[in-house]
Amino acid sequence: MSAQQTISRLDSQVNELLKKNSLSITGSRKKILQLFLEQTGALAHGDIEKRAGEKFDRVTVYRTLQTFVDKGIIHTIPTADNSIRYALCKDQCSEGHHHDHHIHFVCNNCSNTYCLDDVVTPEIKLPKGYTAAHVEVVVEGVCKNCK
Amino acid sequence: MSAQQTISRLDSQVNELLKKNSLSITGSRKKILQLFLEQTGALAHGDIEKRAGEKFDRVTVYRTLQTFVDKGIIHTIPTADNSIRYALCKDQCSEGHHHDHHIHFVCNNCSNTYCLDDVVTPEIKLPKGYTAAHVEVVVEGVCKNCK
DNA sequence: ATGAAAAAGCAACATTGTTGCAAAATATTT
DNA sequence: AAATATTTTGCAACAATGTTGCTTTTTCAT
Repeated sequence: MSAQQTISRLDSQVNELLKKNSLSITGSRKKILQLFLEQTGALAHGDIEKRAGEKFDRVTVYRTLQTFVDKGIIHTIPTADNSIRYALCKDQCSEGHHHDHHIHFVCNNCSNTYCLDDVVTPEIKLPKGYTAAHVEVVVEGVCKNCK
Repeated sequence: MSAQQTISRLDSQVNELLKKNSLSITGSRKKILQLFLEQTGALAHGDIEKRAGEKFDRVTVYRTLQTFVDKGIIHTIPTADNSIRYALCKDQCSEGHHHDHHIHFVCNNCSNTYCLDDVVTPEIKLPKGYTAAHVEVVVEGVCKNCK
């Protein structure tokens, strides 16, 4: 498969994803969505600004990420360093409602963040009086590529 | 017990904690440590600035929090809203090394963050190639006081 | 009490995130 | 295909958050 074909395949994948979520197809949305699709790990706002190649206004990036989160295209990953990361949702997420039950992994070496889609979040037994709506698990350690 | 006695008790508790960690006893350290001791939940940087009553420079608050984290007096709690929260460590933490294996709970109603010290983080079975160093669990839902 | 060391405060700056509005691009209708 | 309505973008200005170097003040040990 030629590079040209790869590009056009990605391009139509992006277009479909946007259409499916009733979003108009614009340069910034396509570019940002492509970044996520090309990428194994999660991306922070800053990463996106850098990789988009100074082509888009910061405000646009903020708004685009927010739109994607709202539509259930990407989800946030909590961190302890004040830089929210975003990653693509698997296709079961819908507008206003995320269904991500996988855990996240942050590598101490390469500092990439991965969604481990095959590892589901465990049941947590809470003390009396507490009700769980959502469980987030972030494991920190050394990833596959850095071991 | 009079209010006066309560205050002096808290005061000496704070002093001891600082001494134990070989930190010099200063106004800002005492005040910030007191805030944590008086408080059930976790505090974000912003909370501390507000509650300290505009008495301390922002830089001092940043540096004090960093010092406390380094010494193992407080630990950070990851969030998905770009505002790291801090909470007191139970006494088993030492300089440069935190041993917190409890989970954290964020209330969707009052938005307080609690350390549930009695709920330990579960074992997570990772895919081949990944090594865990630390596991963070944040449960979001409705807390005891808001149910 | 004195001097050395540590911390606080200040100023200046860098980065990150937000809001309102005008211009541009996209989608829709005819 | 062109005109219009709608949505999105970019810009500007601003607010909030975080950082660094340096001077003054406070704390601690002698």
